[in-house]
Amino acid sequence: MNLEEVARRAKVSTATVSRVLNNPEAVKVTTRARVNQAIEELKYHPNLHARSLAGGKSRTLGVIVSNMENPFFFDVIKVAESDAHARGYEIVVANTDYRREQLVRSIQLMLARRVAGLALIVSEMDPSLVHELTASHIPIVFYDAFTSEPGIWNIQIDYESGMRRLLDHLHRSGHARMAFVSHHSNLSPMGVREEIFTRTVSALSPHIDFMSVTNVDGLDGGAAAAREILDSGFDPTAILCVNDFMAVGVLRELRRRDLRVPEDISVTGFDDIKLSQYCYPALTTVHIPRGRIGHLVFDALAPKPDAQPQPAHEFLIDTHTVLRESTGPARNNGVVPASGSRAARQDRQ
Amino acid sequence: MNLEEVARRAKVSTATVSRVLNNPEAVKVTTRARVNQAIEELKYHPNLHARSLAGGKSRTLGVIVSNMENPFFFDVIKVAESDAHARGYEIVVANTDYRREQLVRSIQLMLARRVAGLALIVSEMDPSLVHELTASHIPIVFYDAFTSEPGIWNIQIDYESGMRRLLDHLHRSGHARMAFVSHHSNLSPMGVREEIFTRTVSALSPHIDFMSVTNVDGLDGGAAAAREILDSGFDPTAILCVNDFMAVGVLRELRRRDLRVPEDISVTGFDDIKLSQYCYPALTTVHIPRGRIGHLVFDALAPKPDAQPQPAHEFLIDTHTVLRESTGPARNNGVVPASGSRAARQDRQ
DNA sequence: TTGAAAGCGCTACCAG
DNA sequence: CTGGTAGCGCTTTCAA
Repeated sequence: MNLEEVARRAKVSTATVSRVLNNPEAVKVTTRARVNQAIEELKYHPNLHARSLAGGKSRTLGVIVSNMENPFFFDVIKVAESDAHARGYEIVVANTDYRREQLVRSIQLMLARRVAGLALIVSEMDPSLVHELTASHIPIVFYDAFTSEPGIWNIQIDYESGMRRLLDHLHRSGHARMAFVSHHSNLSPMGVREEIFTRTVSALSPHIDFMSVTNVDGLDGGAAAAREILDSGFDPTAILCVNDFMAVGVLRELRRRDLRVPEDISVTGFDDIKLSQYCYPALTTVHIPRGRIGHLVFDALAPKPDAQPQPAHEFLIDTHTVLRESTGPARNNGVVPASGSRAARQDRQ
Repeated sequence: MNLEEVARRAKVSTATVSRVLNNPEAVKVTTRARVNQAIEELKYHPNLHARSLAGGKSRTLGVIVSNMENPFFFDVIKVAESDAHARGYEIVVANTDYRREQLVRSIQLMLARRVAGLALIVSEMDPSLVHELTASHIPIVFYDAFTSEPGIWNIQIDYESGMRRLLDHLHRSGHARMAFVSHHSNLSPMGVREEIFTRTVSALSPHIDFMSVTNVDGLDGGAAAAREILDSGFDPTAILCVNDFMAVGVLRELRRRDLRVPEDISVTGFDDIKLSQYCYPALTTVHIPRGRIGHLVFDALAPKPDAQPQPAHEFLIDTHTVLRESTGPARNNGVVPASGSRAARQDRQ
């Protein structure tokens, strides 16, 4: 089923059929009607491959993320996609599962598709892959890639200041034994975020004991990480998680052991995904404006209508802390405070 | 950057370059090396559009789902995708957000892409769209579409028996005032599942009062639905939800009102997504084998290697009930039982 | 307003 | 084992 069959049936040339598809006003009404009828009768669908081959241009944007299972990524994609649709673009998403090999495959596939732009929303980008990307001469944007390249948009969140505020808060609440939960990155020996935690907590006070564990991103990974911490004998008064998703897993494991949050142990997340309000107890976390990031991603990839001065290529996104129910004052060395001492706090809807 | 440039640089014909790309063994080692080097130096990426145009075949499968935000769908896609990759296929996913208009767009886009097969994992399929699909002559599989067509694979879960078991269980626990929470489908006046609930509960006993409310699929929708039920004055002893995702939202709203689950009110989900074990309290739900469905989806779309007898085109998937912490005996007409009466139950990991 | 025809980049077949 | 070449289905001049 192709243009030619439609053309034959409508008794016009293929050029005319093409016109009614791409620029209907350029065709006489009666002719157009005849063509549209033929299209309808034949249930014709234009071949996208032929179209982009011939046209030499693509209205497809590529987005590569680390873990579609983590709602954080979907939230970003969702708004980027809605922007895209509004401007006549399609979005194709690939998932790497934090695997470098899969990242390489995905990048190649996207380039093979001749996407009009490519977003890499992956934790930690391998510098060796960057050259491949710049050579493609299409708009590229990184989020969270911890690497910056000339000519490539780079969106990062200010993880460090977010972490510092969280740590300050906990420290002021008397916490002096903290554990950090992060996930594998497979791209660097110590995750950038783990490193930030370590550095920030060290700078805060020499009297804070800390440890960190790593597991797979996800609910199960969070629970496993909590298990590891608790079984290690470290006995923290607070557990900080690299993201909300893992924190929910941590919460579950603590509950399983009848540890109360926050009376026995405080827990924090990061991201402020919707789930952080729906878990129990609701998570104290750091808000990352995912909608804004989604818009930024689209803006970076879509060619600007008016050639206005290109905005800066580097963005450092601010965050803010959201206090909910999962944090409270540190218990006194093993002496569990009465539950009345739990700080009353509004759980913001 | 195209085949020709590579060919020129490697001093071979385009045919040879094409061979090293698709059938390397057919090319002499030294020539192959020369070509590969040229590819490398030029950072050449084959044009997928040209490729599928010329080859006339596509290794891409399309999957359309209702709501990527609901983990249920991702779980299915994940295994279908892994099967696909193992067999050299790619998967492209589209999300309809339960909007019919978006469904139509997505179908058209998939057909335009000339996908080798198309899965529709959407709640309730509009019969009027089916013709468009069958006319495409590619393998099609429906999940949950509540419509069956000759020549199209159809996977359905036995929602009715799952619902009946759930209702039996609750009924035996003394529940006689139940509310059902479902989501909009936009495709039929009353959702198929809501209808099943109504029918099944009526058949079970004439002494059960029930109501049902509808809201958007998701955490917020679940909470809003719970709000509506609670504010209606109906005062149910149990709330059954169309899926786990919404049930988690219900749980949150009950907690906000200091209603205890299951002492004051029982809650059930459906699907048995991972989250149902991580929420609080862990959900009593009905297990749907998502992995099996994912495999089935891939099998339906991928051409069989050996032309073995095509298996039946209709599948009715069995489910089983998973009892966790969110259900218990019905409270006695407003008299809240002592918490000691709560049935001891194992929370299965 | 419409038609003819030259590609777009690649595959696949036929020769050599 | 390699090259030449005819399409794949569509867009886009250029003419008419």
